[in-house]
Formats: sequence, structure tokens, C-alpha cells
Amino acid sequence: MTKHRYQTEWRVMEYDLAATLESGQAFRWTERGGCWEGVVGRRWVGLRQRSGTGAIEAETVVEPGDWGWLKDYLRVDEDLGAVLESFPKDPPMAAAVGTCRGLRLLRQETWECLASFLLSSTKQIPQIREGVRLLCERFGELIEGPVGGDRVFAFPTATVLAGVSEGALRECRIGFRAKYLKGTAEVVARGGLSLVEVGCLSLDEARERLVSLPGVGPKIANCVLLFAYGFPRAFPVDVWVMRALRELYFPGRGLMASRLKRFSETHFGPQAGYAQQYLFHHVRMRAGRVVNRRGTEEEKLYGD
DNA sequence: AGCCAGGCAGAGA
DNA sequence: TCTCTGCATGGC
Repeated sequence: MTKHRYQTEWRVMEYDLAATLESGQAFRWTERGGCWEGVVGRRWVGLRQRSGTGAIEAETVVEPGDWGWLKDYLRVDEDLGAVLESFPKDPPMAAAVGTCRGLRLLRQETWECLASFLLSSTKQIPQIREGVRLLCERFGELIEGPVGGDRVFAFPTATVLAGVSEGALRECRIGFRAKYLKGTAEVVARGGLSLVEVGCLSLDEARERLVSLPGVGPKIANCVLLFAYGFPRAFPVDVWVMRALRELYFPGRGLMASRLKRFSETHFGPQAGYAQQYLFHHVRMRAGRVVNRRGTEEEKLYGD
């Protein structure tokens, strides 16, 4: 049988697709031969960025309608220049913006984002991706993918995950997080917390609701509020962002975490969440280079 | 071998 | 309100 392939293209300035899809906000995108493959909602999606114009090409294998769902996900209509302009004018932000040109925030589906970040505590991004992948393969619905490609799965619903035993969830290598995932899936599945209604609340009220879920504290809540709900001031503070605050803003001073968090709540302005993502990506890229350089003895000589 | 990873919950001070 | 600890797993 022949499958259709539906394609479109957006001309968008300052959009680094690779940085955006790899920056630890979404966990299902993989690159194959210059094409980023993933799943948005119940559709397989292929994305490619043209080297010359920077235009983004999108492809699906089922009828895409008007593509509005994918434009929303990628936030291609967002005015990134205005976002960057809103950042505080200080050396750390200037450095972060300089090394992360075109980094964007996505707008993800709320349940997938919440469930994915429930797996994130004291895990590295590749391990989170692995857990998400196994959950999808074992409990997600099979959906249409490209001819001759791997099987493709939707992210499993809260209802399905609520019905899975904790032991079966643990077999996805998610460890102690299994009981949190199951517990939260149960609350969401029975309507104990409406993820739709959370989006109608103020940032503080929305965060208050989310942290009532088992396994969801302020950090994970802020990730969901930023990456799925799009609250522009949500500011997740993980070990990397804490490191950025310490090393870039207060080097050599042993400030307490609580003091740094208070600083972060007021310093970064109306697009603090975006600023956070730039700092996060900036310090991770910097660390990545250091790690890679340890690979060869000769470059070790250059040190830092 | 020990330390760290996009943390959180529960206990105790 | 704070600090401390256990919790799975994998990579270095």
C-alpha cells in the first residue's frame, strides 16, 4: 500500500530547530539524516531545517488539516526578538543569548509533559528519554508512521497508565518514580485534577494545583507550566540553572539556594521562563565541551 | 569506587 | 521554615 506524505514549510527567522528539540524540554525527538522525527499528539511528524534560508519543513503521513496544531507546538509565530529584548541587560544573559541563537520554547501537550517530567528527578536527559520511549512502546497506542520505518506510538494516556501496575511501570527503568507516575495518572484519570482547568488559572494558583499531585514539586510543576501551559514567568530551577545562577551571577560567593531562588523570581522579567531556558542550555553546552575535550590527551593540555 | 543526574516526600529540629 | 535522607538506575 502507498501512504501519503503531507508537507508544508514555514519561513521563520531565528529558529534553531536542533537546539530547540534537544534542549531538554521535550524527550521524543530523534535526528535521522538531518530529519527530526517525533510525535505530536497522535501524529508522527518529520521536521527539517533548510541550511540556507533556515526555513522549517514539516511532514506528516496522515491528513494534517491546517497545520495549526504543529504551528502551536513549535510556536513558529512567536516574536523571538521581543523576547530577547525583554531579558535583563547583563553579561550572563548576553553570553547565554550569544551561544543559544534561535533557541525556542515549545508548547507541548500537558499530560505528556507532566508525565515526562515526573520521570526526570535525579535522572539525566538520555535516561529520561529512555523511560519515555519505553512507556510509549509498551503502553502507548500504535499510530501511523512512514513506510518502512520503525513502529510509532502515541504517548500513553493517563487512563491507561493509571491501570498499569507499579511493577510494570518499573520495568520501564523509571525506578522509584513509578509510584509517582501511577499516583498522578490515577488523580488525572478520575478527574481529581483537570489539566484543562489548570490552564485557566493564574501562575501561582496553577502551580499550587500541580504540586498537589504525588511526585510533583515546584521544579517539575514549573517545567510543565512553562513547557506545556506557556506561562512566561514560570522558572524551573534545577541543578544546572542553580549552577548558572551561582557561577554567572554570584561567582565566589557561597549563597544559599533559597537566596538564589528569590533572586531568580525578580531578576529575569516578564519572559523569565525563556531566560531560564537560555541559561540552562548555555551552561549545559559549556559543560559538554569540557567533557568532550577530556577525551583526548593532547587537548587536556589546554585545560581551562 | 564513588559521585552525579532538569527532585520529591517524609521526618525531625 | 529549615535541613537531612532514602529513593532506582546508569554513566563516567
